[in-house]
Amino acid sequence: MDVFEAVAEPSRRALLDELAQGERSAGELVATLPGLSQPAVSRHLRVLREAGLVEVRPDAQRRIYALRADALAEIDAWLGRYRRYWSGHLDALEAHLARTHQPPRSTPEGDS
Amino acid sequence: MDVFEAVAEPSRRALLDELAQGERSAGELVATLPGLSQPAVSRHLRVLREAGLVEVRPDAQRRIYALRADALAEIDAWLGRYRRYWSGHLDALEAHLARTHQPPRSTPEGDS
DNA sequence: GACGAGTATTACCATTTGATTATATAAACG
DNA sequence: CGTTTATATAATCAAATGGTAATACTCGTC
Repeated sequence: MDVFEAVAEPSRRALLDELAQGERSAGELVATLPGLSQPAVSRHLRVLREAGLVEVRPDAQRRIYALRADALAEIDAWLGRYRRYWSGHLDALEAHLARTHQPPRSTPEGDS
Repeated sequence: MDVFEAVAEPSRRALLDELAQGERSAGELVATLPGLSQPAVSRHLRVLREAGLVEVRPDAQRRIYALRADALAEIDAWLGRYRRYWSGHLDALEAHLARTHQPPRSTPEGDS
């Protein structure tokens, strides 16, 4: 499952949000997700792991999970292509780069 | 369907990528998605519409679709909480935007 | 080595998703 | 009007997803 799909799930975003505050054991993460069973959290963690969004470190029987936020850079990079459309406060540099990357288009309608 | 799920689908991202280059009629969008039938594209467009990511304008029998990238700001806002973890290797524009949207390390707490 | 704590995996089920074919709707055009 | 063009919707289906309960695995402790 790719990073986009991994992050699309609200419970998984909640897990990432928790891990953004620091490392957590699997059990602690279960405690922070009310209404989700331990196996459910374990499966979500597996998805996040396979997407490269978290990494695990064993600590006796515990599994300590840590965020690997750089995997989110893929989403950020994709978003970057759209960012100029909504950041109203474009300064000169941004506007220049935006124009450089994407010259205005004249939309040739009427074919076919 | 929320914006995260809407964007999680590769075909829908392809549609947005196409619309980022300018307005397109539904038929033109079908042509850019090889291997996807017209109804399939129409349904994806509906999802994008309901997520607020595109808007439609009628032109005779045609439906002209346009990007509404500001709906992506929700994803950007969420990403912002993580951006400080990898912002070391951003290029100039991205780094600038990251700083503009989210001053690193000095954010007043208050996230949900 | 048996036991308990902590976590992952399996088996299974309900729901959702994405695709397809066929059909409906709507507008231009003869 | 009837037809063609352009797009949306309905009906249906296979596959994927997310959840639970039960079970297996792993490690420290006794």
